[in-house]
Amino acid sequence: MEKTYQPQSIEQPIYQRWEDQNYFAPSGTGTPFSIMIPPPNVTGSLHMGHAFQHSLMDAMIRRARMQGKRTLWQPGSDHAGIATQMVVERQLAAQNLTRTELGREKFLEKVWEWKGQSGGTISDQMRVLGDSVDWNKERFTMDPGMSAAVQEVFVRLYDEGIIYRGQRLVNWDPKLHTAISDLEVLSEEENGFMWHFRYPLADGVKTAEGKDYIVVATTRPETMLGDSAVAVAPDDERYADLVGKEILLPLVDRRIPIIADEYVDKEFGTGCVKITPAHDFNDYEVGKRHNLPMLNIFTDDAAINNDAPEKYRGLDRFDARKVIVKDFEELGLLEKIDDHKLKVPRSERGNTVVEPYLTNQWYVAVESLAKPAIEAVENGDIQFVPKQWENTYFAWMRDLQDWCISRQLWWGHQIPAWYDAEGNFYVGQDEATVRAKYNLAADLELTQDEDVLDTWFSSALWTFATQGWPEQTEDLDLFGESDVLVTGFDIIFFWVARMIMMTLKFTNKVPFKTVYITGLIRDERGDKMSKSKGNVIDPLDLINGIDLDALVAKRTYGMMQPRLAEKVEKNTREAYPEGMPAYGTDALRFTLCSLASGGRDIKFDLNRLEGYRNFCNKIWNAARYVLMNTEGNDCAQNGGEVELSLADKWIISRLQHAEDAVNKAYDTHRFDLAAQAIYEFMWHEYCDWYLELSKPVLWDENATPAQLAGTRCTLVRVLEAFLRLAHPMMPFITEEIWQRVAPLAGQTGETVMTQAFPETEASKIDAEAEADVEWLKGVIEGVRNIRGEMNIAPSKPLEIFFRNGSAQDKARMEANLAFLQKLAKIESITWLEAGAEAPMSATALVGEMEVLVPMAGLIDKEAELARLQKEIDKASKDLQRIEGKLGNESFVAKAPAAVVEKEKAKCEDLKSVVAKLEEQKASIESL
RNA sequence: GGGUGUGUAGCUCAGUUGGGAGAGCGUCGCCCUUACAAGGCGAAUGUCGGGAGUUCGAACCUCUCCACACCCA
Repeated sequence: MEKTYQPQSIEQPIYQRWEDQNYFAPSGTGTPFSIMIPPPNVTGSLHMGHAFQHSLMDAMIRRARMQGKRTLWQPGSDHAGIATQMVVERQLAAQNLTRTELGREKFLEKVWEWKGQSGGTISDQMRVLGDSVDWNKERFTMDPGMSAAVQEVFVRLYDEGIIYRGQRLVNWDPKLHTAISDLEVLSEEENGFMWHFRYPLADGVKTAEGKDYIVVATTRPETMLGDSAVAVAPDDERYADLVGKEILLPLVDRRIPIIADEYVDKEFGTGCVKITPAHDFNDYEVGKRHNLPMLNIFTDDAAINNDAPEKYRGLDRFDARKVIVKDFEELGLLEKIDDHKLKVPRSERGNTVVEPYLTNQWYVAVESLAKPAIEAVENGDIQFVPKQWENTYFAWMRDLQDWCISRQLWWGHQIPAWYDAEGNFYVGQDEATVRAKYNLAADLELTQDEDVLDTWFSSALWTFATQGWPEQTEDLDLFGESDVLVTGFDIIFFWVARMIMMTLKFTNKVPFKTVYITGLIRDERGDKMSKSKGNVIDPLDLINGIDLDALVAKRTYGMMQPRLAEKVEKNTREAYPEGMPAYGTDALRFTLCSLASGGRDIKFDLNRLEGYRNFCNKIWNAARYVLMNTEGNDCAQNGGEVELSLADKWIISRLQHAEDAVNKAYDTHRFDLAAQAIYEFMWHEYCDWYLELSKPVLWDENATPAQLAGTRCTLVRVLEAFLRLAHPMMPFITEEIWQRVAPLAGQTGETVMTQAFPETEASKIDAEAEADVEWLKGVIEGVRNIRGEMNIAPSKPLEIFFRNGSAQDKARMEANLAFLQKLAKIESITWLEAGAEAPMSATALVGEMEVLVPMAGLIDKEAELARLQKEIDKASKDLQRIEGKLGNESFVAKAPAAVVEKEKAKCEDLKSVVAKLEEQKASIESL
């Protein structure tokens, strides 16, 4: 093996081998276990969030596979309607083309071309990440099979009356020319104005104050062209007399009524609200209640349309605003303008200000679907981890609006509805089916609805459509009800909820039993990663490394504002002055797993990653040591006599505890605890102690073949088991080493991937060996502590004394002389009975027994006194606290007996420690 | 305004039915000891956000306040 760990040289060849051997496909007849990948956007690339989620999914899948389950990790990607269409349109724009010039068919060809390129990027990334997905089953939401499922679902829901067509106010993106869902609209507070307009009263009516106008306030002056009423609160005495009277709407010269409606907050502004039902969601509701006309004043571009007075026609909404304000001013009807903070709804894609706009769209009536979806979570068929997300889910589901599923795009599943010339429509799988279904004349001309379905409509079918539905396939039966969904909280509404609704509706099964919600990965300062902030970390850069200039170039590429690019460059150069070194996939995956505690957000810290890269190196070198000492030697692969040392029994026992901790952690989705147990066992037990303890045996010229075989076999077998234990989180390094170690451990098999995941064997837990080694460590650490504190070189051999020990101490000393000599660099140990004279010494305590290191020529008297005093202070502080506790009558009376006993024993121990240290201090002082 | 979450060592985070405050990184000291300097050994470091309460006992339970983050209106 190479002397240092070099992930780049081992990882991809291993992945290639796995894939070639088809190890990722489901096999065997075990319990099915499946995970459906949240299909990434085919236009994008995998970011840290994906790397995180994939690390967890792959760890679970690999463990399940090793546990003998029939395992499927379903890969695929999502056609991402708006995002993809925008990308391709931008590409066309670069060639001075528009999609309308190209036509629908040609445009779609271009999109498919782009999909081919871009989709490949994602699968390559997944291979680098080591994802053990079944590539044979890769699906795309626009595949023929998926499309058939989409049509089927649409038709069935329509036939049941759950899908309907209606004219409603939707969120309209005037740039993209499509409706978008509430979830795709982001409202942020922005600085704006509140304009106060005087609306003249018609017919000479006057207000209570004698004015011939009332004042309405608005943040959107241009919409006044579409006003159809002014509303006041029903209990507002100021305007009670005016209700039922009329306003003469300026600029348009239309008479509109003054109405009373609960919606109006009389404390806010003047208490008079202009009502524009066709351009505001609240006003829309008011309009419906009062049967007001819905006056649309915009075109699809959000310019003023031809129903408005001629002067304003064709003006963009923001230009119209300026003109209208000016006109009010000129008419003397502008009361005042206040600064005002308001929430501005912007499209998630493209950032355009979204317009509430009256259009015909297709809707899913969600009520009947939501009910069972809520119940599935209530009764525990689906469980969220962490559990509090269930509340988020319930809150949203219980206040669910009908889902607008049509989009005015070209890229997506075209809606299976056909119109005749009179605007009647017919829904069915295809035109022929429609004609038959509705008995339409052969010569009746039909045209298909031009719109497509919301991308989430098809991703909602992901778990069952990928398994062959509507056919009743074996895969559907085995894997359709998947085990875990791993995803971010941000798409609980978009996807998780809709998937639950659709899957229950069409398969009567839940799509997944557990929803594991991950936290967000943030940058080193805790900021969200985003392209515009330029703080995105590409997981592949962490794996392969990237130099500073390339990183800066990548982060500033395509930035529209030079100022922003400058800032990004500065921050990047500050944060990563050396660029990023190559850490390898295993280190990245292990880091992400170790950070996955309870779904909280993660500030991504490169130091943590470096630490786990070092851990990989540690494993690598431990394996080198093991191989150096076992290859070509008898490791009892073929049986034969074996004698286990104390250390052997100890590490085997500790391995059982580690396996237990890891399994428990996986079962409770605590990947951080699993990672911690793996790390702790490997580094601090196997490497720090066991490998060191193996040396005195292996280097002992007098060791018997059985002893040698015992230690060699323990070295390789514990390592082999560890590799299986760690494999799901760090697949590559474990496979690489396993290939060499397995034969020595008597294991056969082609890959660690399909070996059994370790389970604790109770019979291998050896409490006695653990206690013995604890004692041994106590002595060694005592001596090391004295060396460290007193600056005695580790290379300096020591002659030490044990005093006041028990028979057990003596037995342990005799049994472990070789270990003590090697690990504490001790030349000789002299056993002294209690009270016997010893040379002036530094003292360490192991239970009652004193470990004495003679000071002559090595230790300064004052230094040892100071060291003793420090120990005494520490022990006395503890003692004081415990004595206080035990002196408290109500503690002794009320606390559980076991707790009291424990405290008493601790108290005795500490007393003895303090006494012994004081004694030692006195004897040194007296000299 | 309603809701959720977070606040523990310099930094990033654990802390599982309330019972001795932990890890990694960083820091300091010593060491190239035949697996590993991406290492070994040793050490230092905390009013557990503030306050009040329940309890024999609170990082943990209750209340309240503060700060930050996110979601919804």
